[in-house]
Parts: sequence; structure tokens; C-alpha cells
Amino acid sequence: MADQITKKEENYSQWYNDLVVKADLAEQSAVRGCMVIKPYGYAIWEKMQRALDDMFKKTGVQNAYFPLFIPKSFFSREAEHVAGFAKECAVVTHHRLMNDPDGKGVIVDPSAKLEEELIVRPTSETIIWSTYKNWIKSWRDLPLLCNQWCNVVRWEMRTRLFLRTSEFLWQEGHTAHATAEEAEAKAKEMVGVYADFARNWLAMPVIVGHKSPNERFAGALDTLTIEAMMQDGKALQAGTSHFLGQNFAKSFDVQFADKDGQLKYVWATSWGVSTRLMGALVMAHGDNNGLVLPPKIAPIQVVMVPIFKTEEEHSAILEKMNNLKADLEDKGVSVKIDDRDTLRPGFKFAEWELKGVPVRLAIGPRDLQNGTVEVHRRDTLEKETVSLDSLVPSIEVLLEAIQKNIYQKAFDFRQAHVEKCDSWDEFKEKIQTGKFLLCHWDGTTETEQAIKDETKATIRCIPVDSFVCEEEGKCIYTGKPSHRRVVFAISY
RNA sequence: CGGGAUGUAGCGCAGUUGGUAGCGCACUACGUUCGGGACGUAGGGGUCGUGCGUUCGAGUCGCAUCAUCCCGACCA
Repeated sequence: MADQITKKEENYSQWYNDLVVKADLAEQSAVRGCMVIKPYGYAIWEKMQRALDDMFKKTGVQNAYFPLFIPKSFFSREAEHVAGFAKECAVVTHHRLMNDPDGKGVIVDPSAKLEEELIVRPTSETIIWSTYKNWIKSWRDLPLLCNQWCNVVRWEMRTRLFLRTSEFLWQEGHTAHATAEEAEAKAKEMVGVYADFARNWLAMPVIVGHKSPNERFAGALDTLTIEAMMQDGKALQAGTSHFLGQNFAKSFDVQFADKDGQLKYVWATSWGVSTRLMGALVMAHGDNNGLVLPPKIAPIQVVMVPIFKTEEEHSAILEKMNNLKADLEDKGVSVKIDDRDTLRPGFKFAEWELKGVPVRLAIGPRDLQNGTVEVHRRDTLEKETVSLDSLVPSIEVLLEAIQKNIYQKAFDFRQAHVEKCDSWDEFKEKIQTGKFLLCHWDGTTETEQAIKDETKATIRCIPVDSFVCEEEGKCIYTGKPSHRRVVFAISY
């Protein structure tokens, strides 16, 4: 079939792009490096937003919004931070267009040059901290826990739908605390929220850990990460939470009067996940028939396809479907009836599979006679016939089973591709086959860099929950002593 | 920004030694179909990325330029 998606081992990225485009999630925009998120793709993002928002609120975080434009001078205050972002920023220099006096079209009006350039935010630390300065005076104002949902722009050299676009959507949380302990605990708590979300909503097993100093966020003292494995064995950083220490507080002069009357700098965290999660979803679960969505994140959980020849059959089936839909919706299941009369059932089946809808119900004349429904599950592609009476409870059970099964499948895949490695020769060979390797490392940036230069592999994290391996050993590269194993992989 | 490749209909592609553009899918109309991506018949749709040059004549040759993709460097 011309439209069929084929996963080619040698060209996983092409498979990924096809899947994103054909499943109707997004397409390349006319603007360089940007993407158009299509309604179906955006609906998935909205479900992610809602789930995350609920989880944030349970930790006391509130939503807020800060400007898109950041005065250039704000960036000069945190030197380390700038070094990390200055290279890839879009800059606004003028505020007016005019007709081209030499011909048609418009040009930038040279007289409308801004006195100070504005940077389109690559991340909002600088503008938020300069705002927080006015919000924080006393220990009573702390902790300050804000999150913002917004777009950010990073002028990337190379882009890919969802994974690395010039503009992307994300949430960024920024918190201020009275003590270092409290801030560190918050950073830890939020990476825990991300891990929980990835595992329970996206059905995606992740490894939680610290980034090595080399891979840390610009300006952070510690960066926590969740790392997921894609089906080609590569790692994808799916979310990060940073302990920023007092770096930003000092740069932006954010001090508070503590209970003891002393003026002190606040301690900060920031944390974020982006539309990259959509890419993770596609690559973690997709198969040759298209997307596979975990039920909890699927905008449509159950799709119904009527099969009919005559108008009588059509209306009888549709009536049954409408009743079923109402019953299912009562139970909180989102349902779509695909009543398009211009397409054949087989076409619809293939199309909804491409879009990853977890459960498909088909009712035809045969079922009408027998009082049955054909139930098809996307994750295993299995079909069974269920009686109408027991359908609603069985769908509820099935959705849960699918959610679990998708997680289990990804989990098993990862287990099969993680191993300890103590030989450099083995490392070089195995890392290229798409594996997470747990290895000893001497803790130096030089060694990390040398390994990266030779193999393209980086330290994904120093694990803190799963795969923790505190033991004595020798660095895989230099043979120097090491106290724990870290996760190496080739990443996106 | 370095290395490689590609720009031809909405999408995917063909186009020979330069001679005035074609195929599949999609689209429109009608008919037959309809339980796993239907078929027939008839249609519509193109400044061949852009600019300059060579030539009687350029999708095809040359130069420039822009864009996209892949591999690097950078990154959520």
C-alpha cells in the first residue's frame, strides 16, 4: 500500500517523520525549523497539559504568564546562563515595516530601530527572576511556586518535528525557596512528578537521575532528568528539573528578610517538559501500522465503525452506537463514531490504527442479529466478539489492560537493551547497537568527553531510582577507581 | 557552520543524446461496491525552487542563490 508505514532499521528517523505526518500529528511549517501541530496532535498535547497541571497543583504550584520578549540586558546578568543560550537566540531589532521605496513589498523601517534589542525567550529564567525580585521581600513570600505554559524559540541548526523544532511548546516551572534543602527537595519532587507522568500516563518507563556536570543546564548546580529509551535503543531526555542554587538570585538580586532578620538570597529551581514528549510517545510505542497511544493520553479512546449495506441497517446500527456512546461517556470514556459514508470500513480501520486509537468497535448486520460487537485492540491488533450487554464494563477493563500492556512492552524492551559493561572494546561495539550501558566512570569531564568523541555516547544520567548501582569498580575508559555505575547511551 | 544529497501537480516519483512535461496516490462527476486500505468510465490540476547565462530552442547544460533532508558540532 502506498500509504503504509514501514519501519526500516537503517532509517528510523524517516520512519518517525512518516509516522508523525501520516498520523496527522504535525507537519513542517513554511517557517524554517518550525512545525504546524495539527488538531489531532494538539489534542494529545492538551491531554498532557491537563494531566500535568493537575499534578503540579497538588504540589502547590500555580500557573502564571511572563512576556515573550526579554530585554537583551537581562541576559548579561547571568554569565554562565548566557554562554548556554546566546548562540541560538532570535533577536528583535526593529518595530516597524514600511513600503519598499525601490519597488514592491515591504522592508524594515530603518528609523524604527529599537534602542535595546529584545530577545525572543529561549527560556524565561531571566525575565522571571527580574520579576520575582519585586515579589519577594520576606520569608512569608516563600516558597514562590509558579509555572508557565508557553512557547520558546531556540535557533537550532538542525530540526526535527517535535524532537527539536526552532519554536516549541512547553511548561517551565520556576520556584524560589528560603533554604537550599527546600529547593533541592522541590527539584527532586518535580522530577518525580515527571517520572510518574511518563510512567503512568505515557506508559513510558524512564530512568531518573542526575546529569553529569558537563550535561547540566547552563547556570544550574544540579540537573535531574528522566531518560527514556526509544525503539531504536537511543535515549531521549524527556524532562529535566534543575536546582539552581543562588546563581539567579544573586544575578538578579532577589533577597528576602528571614525570620532571624537577616537579608538572604533565595534558592531556586526550574523544571520543564516540552512537546518533545509527543515525539517520545511516537517513538516509544509506534509500530508499522502507525501510532499506538496509551488510553490515558489518547484524545479518542474508542472509535466505532458501522458496517452496513442498506439504509435500515445504517440507522439501526447508528442507534445502537449512540446508546453505547452515551453509556461509555458516562464512565468517562471518550468515544467517536466514524459515520463517514464515503469511506469503506477497511479504510477506516487502517486510518484509526494509524492514529493510534486504543480500541475500535465495529458493528455490522451480523452483530445486529447476534447482539454482539467486534472489539479490536490497537496494542496487540487482536479482535474478539463481545455481547452488547457486557460491553461497557469490558471496555473499561480493556482500556486499563491496554495501558498496562503498552507500558509492559516498553519496559520489557528496555530491560532487554540495558546491560552492565566493563570492557572498553565491548562498550564501543555494543553502544552502536542501541543499548543503555551501565558502566563505571571516573567522574571527570575529560573522560566523558573522550568517550563521546570516540563513540558518540554520552552519560545520560547517574541514576537515583531504577538502575542505581553503588559499587566499587574501575572506570571503563581510564581504569581509575569509581564508586557507582552510570548510564551511557547514544541520544537524540 | 563543515561534509553529502535533493528540489518537477496536494503527496510520492519518472523524464533518455537539449525539441515545449508524464506516472501512481489524492481530488471532481457518474455507476457498481461496502465484515481489513474497492473498481470502472470521464475529468480538473504544473511560472519544472529562484535568478542570470549558453543555445534557434533549457525540466535537461553552466554559474549564482534559496530551501529541504541526511551525517557532524549545538540542544528540551
